[in-house]
Amino acid sequence: MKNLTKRQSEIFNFIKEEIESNGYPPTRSEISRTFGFKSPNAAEDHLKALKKKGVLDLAAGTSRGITLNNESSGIPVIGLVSAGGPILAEENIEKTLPKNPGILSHGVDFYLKVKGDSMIDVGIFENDLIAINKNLPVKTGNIVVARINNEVTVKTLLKLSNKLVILKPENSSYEDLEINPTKESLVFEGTCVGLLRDFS
Amino acid sequence: MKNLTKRQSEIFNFIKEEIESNGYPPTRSEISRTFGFKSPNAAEDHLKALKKKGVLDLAAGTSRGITLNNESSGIPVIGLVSAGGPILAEENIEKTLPKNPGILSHGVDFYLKVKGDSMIDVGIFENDLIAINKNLPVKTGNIVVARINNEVTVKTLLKLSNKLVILKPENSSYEDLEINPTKESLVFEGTCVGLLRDFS
DNA sequence: TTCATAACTGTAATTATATACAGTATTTAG
DNA sequence: CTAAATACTGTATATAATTACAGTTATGAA
Repeated sequence: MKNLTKRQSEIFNFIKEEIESNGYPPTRSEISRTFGFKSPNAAEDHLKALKKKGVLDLAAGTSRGITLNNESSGIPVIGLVSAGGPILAEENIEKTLPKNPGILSHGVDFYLKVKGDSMIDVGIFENDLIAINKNLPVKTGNIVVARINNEVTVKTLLKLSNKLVILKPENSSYEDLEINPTKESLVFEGTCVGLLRDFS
Repeated sequence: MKNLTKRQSEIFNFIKEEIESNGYPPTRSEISRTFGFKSPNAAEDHLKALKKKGVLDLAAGTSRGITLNNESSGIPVIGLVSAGGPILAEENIEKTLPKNPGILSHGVDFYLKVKGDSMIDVGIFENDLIAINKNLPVKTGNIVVARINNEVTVKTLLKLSNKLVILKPENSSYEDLEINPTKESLVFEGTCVGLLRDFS
């Protein structure tokens, strides 16, 4: 989506809220009434601008024929991460799951399908989906998704300093990873905010 | 209020699908066109009947003013189960979580907050929420919610016969429960279809 | 300076839509 | 058996809604 102006965002959000609360989009008149426009054409102009910017679609000759585009592209499930590219690269996306607002206390940017048994002591098993937020501040004690020398791994972050990062597998048969971030490439891809397991 | 006729269900589902795919409800004419009615009043009559039955609301004088009455008031989270009453009794409901269709392969009737460590070997930890479907056939090998002599427990069902039911805790320091259902009261409250853990 | 975009006012026409009224035929519950 | 509910046809109309055209004012970029 292109950059919406402040006013356009207001209009867009109003439409979104109306759909949320009523179950159907507003008319030009309703938009105008809400924003104090004296002409329904003001709303028409805004809708055209929003359509031009691609955030919604308008069905010609159709009352309330507003379809939001932005809304529901789902949350990607990342399976095996191929080396090199970004974790959310399309080739890594196994499928998408619907958004589930309100179930977890933090937002979820993607799910990562767990490989291996390095976290079984905290109840994270192979093929579980862990919910990742990629914008939370990386904090010791949290379970993080780290990329070390282009390999993605899930561990508990034990220590975080300029010269030493310690990542702890939650499985007594594995040893802690000690990384010197000045010598090895280390990127934090996100923090684990939840776990999802499907018994099918 | 829920006994819709076959035709009414068809109409209702069509409206639901239209909202899903277009983002706004259909008009009387669109409904009539879809079902081959020769008068928009046929649709009007149906809408009135559906309103009367409480499954939707109509905004007078409003185009596409159909609001579906989401029966999705949320999925209850069951904390401690008090002895005696049914598991879904109000006093057991700790809170409710929004429905999350499409995330788990089976429907979820309620979440049960896990107490104790009897299932840690399969990665079910204290305070995890396990998603329970109470209508799936009870099958050996599945993790089930059972009520034995009025006490609710979560275990793997190992054996199920008239004279002997074996419930296995997934923790090597616990022993299997062997129940004779002719002598002890045993009710299966549901089957575990998923697990939810929130790292907050 | 000039042109495009944004953000409106004001008017008006066409058409999309809701919805009442008057019927008919069939099915269902008391 | 009868009244009510279901499931429509057919007609009609007020009004809800889209949307074009013609302007105004302000702003920022070329």
